[in-house]
Amino acid sequence: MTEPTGTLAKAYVPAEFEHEVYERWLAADVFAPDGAGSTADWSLPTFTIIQPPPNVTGSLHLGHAQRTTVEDLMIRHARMTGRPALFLPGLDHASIAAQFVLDKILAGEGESRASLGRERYLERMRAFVEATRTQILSQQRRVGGSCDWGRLRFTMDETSSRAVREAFLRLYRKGLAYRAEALVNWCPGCRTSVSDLEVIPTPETGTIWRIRYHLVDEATGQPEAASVTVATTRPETLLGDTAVAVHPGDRRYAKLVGRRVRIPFVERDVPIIADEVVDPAFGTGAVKITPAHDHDDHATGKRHDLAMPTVLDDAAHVANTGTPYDGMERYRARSAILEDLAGAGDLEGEQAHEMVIGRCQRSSDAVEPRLKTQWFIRTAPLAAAALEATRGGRTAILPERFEKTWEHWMTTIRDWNVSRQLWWGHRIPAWYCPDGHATVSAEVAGPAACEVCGAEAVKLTQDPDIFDTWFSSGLWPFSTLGWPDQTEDLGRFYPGSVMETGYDIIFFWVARMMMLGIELLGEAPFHTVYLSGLIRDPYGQKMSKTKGNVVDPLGTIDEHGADALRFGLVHGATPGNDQRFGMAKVENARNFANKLWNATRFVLGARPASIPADAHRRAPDPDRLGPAERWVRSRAAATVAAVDKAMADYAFGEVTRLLYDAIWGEYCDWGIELAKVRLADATLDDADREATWWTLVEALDTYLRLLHPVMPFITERLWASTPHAADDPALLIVARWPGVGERDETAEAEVGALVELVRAVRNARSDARLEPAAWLPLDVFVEPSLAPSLEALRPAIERLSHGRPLRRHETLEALHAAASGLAVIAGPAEAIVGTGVADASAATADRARLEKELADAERLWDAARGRLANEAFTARAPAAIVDGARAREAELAEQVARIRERLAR
RNA sequence: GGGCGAUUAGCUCAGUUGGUUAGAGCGCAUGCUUGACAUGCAUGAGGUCACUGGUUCGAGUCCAGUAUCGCCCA
Repeated sequence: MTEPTGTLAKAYVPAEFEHEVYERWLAADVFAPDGAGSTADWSLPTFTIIQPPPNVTGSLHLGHAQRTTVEDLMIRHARMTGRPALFLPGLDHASIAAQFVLDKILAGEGESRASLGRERYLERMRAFVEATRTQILSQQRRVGGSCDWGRLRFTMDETSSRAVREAFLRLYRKGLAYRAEALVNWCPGCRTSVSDLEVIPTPETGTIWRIRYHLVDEATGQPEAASVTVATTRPETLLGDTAVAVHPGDRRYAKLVGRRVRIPFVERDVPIIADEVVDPAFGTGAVKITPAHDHDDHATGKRHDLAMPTVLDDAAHVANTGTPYDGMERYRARSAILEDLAGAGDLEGEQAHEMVIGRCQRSSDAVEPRLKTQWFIRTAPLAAAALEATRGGRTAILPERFEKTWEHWMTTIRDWNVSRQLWWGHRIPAWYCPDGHATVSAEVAGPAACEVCGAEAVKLTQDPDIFDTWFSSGLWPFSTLGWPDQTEDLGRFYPGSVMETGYDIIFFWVARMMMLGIELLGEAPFHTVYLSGLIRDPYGQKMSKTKGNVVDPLGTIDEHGADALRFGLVHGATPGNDQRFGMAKVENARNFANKLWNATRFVLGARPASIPADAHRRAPDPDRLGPAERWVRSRAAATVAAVDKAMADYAFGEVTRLLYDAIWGEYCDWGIELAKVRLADATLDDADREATWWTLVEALDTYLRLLHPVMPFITERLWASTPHAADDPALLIVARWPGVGERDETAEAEVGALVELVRAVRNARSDARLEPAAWLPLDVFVEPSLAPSLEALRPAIERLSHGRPLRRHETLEALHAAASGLAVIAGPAEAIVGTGVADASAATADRARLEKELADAERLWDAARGRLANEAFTARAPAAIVDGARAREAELAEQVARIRERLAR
């Protein structure tokens, strides 16, 4: 299936082939582990990533692009190793976020949730979501996600909905789901309860007001002139006060404990109680207690068995107080009450106060604690099991430091309020009879009768609430695979392998999946949690549309290609660490892609005439390998091993760095450059030339495979043009990951030394400001062991150092006697660049360079000698380290001697 | 208040069980139409690894503390 070389354009233009490559993958059906084009070996363990589904209402941002890239590269790697790899994509209905977005749109049309009604509102939502989902899915394709689109799931699918009902029923039967009246976080803007995590503590400057509550004469029941002054930041809730509290040790109030005070306006007499929670230093040391509207007061109210009247309604308007304030919005009521207190002479004063207000993550409204009857999940036993899984190492969290955060959160977790007073989501499958008994059922139609009193179905009404979105998310790792049915997929792909997500939603996602997965299936849903960092702009700011600093992934892909974006996103990232991201990184990655593109063009164009264009790739003839070829093969082998290790460590940034250095710094800069002359040498044996070319092809093939998970498009495109082995599949995406080849230490050392010689010659020429294009004679001496390699690479070294003729001398003395010019000292090699007799400026520059080299070498030599002079070092350090230090010292000593000797002449 | 992270070249960042001379990209300087690539090639300058102590034969790396910035939790 090799395509003609000529089809590779001169420059890398990703827009010209990325789409086509993706279509080819789709047509070949290679994404699904059981697809027609899959080469998976089902005797190997499966590898599964269930994608954390993006919100259906959003659009793709760089964070999504990064996540998709990381997930996709793990999947592609696993797929190439032959494992059946499932990358299951999905979309999340995101109840509250979606409603928030739609409500805004509706407001613009003069409509609202209320004006449409539940059914029409939901219809409208489905239409809206249909449009956005298409957009999100196409964006993931542009990034190159090799998702199994046939298994795409949506959290509002019937399969998910069934899982939700069944899960809830099971939890209910085990007593892990219960209905109770409790103080919940209520957002008056969204008109729903929200979870603890969706309440954002916001520091603000508020006010403490001091209000007089008059004591009640115990005999007459009439208020006295005497009063207690309470301090409060929320005067409007006094309508719901049922006590005044002081600290038991506060002597100022000791005599008053047990007396009663009259609450203004509602004219209610309430006790003065003593409780440890009161901070005597706060305000006056006496506080009002409003058990239905404050978390601390609620706890106090329970301890003292106080009444808990609710005085605010769902919109946070005053209600049911029988006062003129009924119907007033909370802040208006506050002003009115303060005014009236002042009028009565009972407002003693006020002062500014720094406080923390809980605000709704969505609407930013101040969250109102309210007493509501709702459904809760008992988290204590679930969290304990989840903790056991991470502590026992069955599920690892990467980077490890997040285990601490996880532990802390899981050990302090409170029961989970899952009722939401929204419409877009899974309806809670609980039905109530006229007597208020609850019956939970997994049947869509509901139960046949009340399971407590037997009231018949027609008399039952379903709970109007829906579930918190994260409830269905918690089931995602297995609802997507068909649970509660024991499907084949569930058996093959649960538990999954890696859960990849941002560290900012470890609690939302991971915690819920772990708890529900272990409870319902008896096994944690993944063995590894990989936490990515956040993407920030080049100045470290969070990207946001309002700041206008977002980088649009699609625009970036249009301009530089998906591969450049992917490489850039992975290159600079360390797990769990935020990353500043700018175009410079993408441009660098694109340049790298262009380099690879052109290297491939060179290799394909250099095919010896003796090899047919459609020949199958084969290993080079081992008998025809020169030092350069052996070096190329050994370096490729080294890279495979290093990449394997980095992949196993989830060090994907390291993977990209290894490949960048190996492909650009080794393969292109030296592998290809050394091969050029030999390939062009018409006097050479065909067999020698062929071995050189097959070496380049073989290494290129290896590098394309290694790079494929990160840069899938360009590697697939280039691979299509390179010769394939007889048993290779048609597409790189399903080709096999390279095995680790053998290292050739000798070739690495010898070619390494010659490379250093060439570098040193170039350095000397550059420092002496010699004409780069000029061919100057090069006299060299190398240690005898290097001589054969030097001879083998003589034409290449001549060309790379611009040294011609190149004359090799058997001894240093012979070298010094034979030539004069720039002195080049490079470890086991030494050379003289012939500058001609009268080049005085070159001679001066050369002397300056040598003096600097001498100073450097002497400094290092001193350090090396100092180290060895330390007896503690030679006695206690490992022998290998000491030997290395000795060798180093000897080397430096010789270098110093040679430079000195050279300067002396 | 508790916890976590960051601090390495002008900028953005690597540095994986402590071990020769701390690396890369961008930027900068100098010079190159080198028959794959100017999205390039060659050469170079640039670092007291935030600070203070400690452990060790040896510390960017381990420990304690300090400072600055950031995040999470209460």
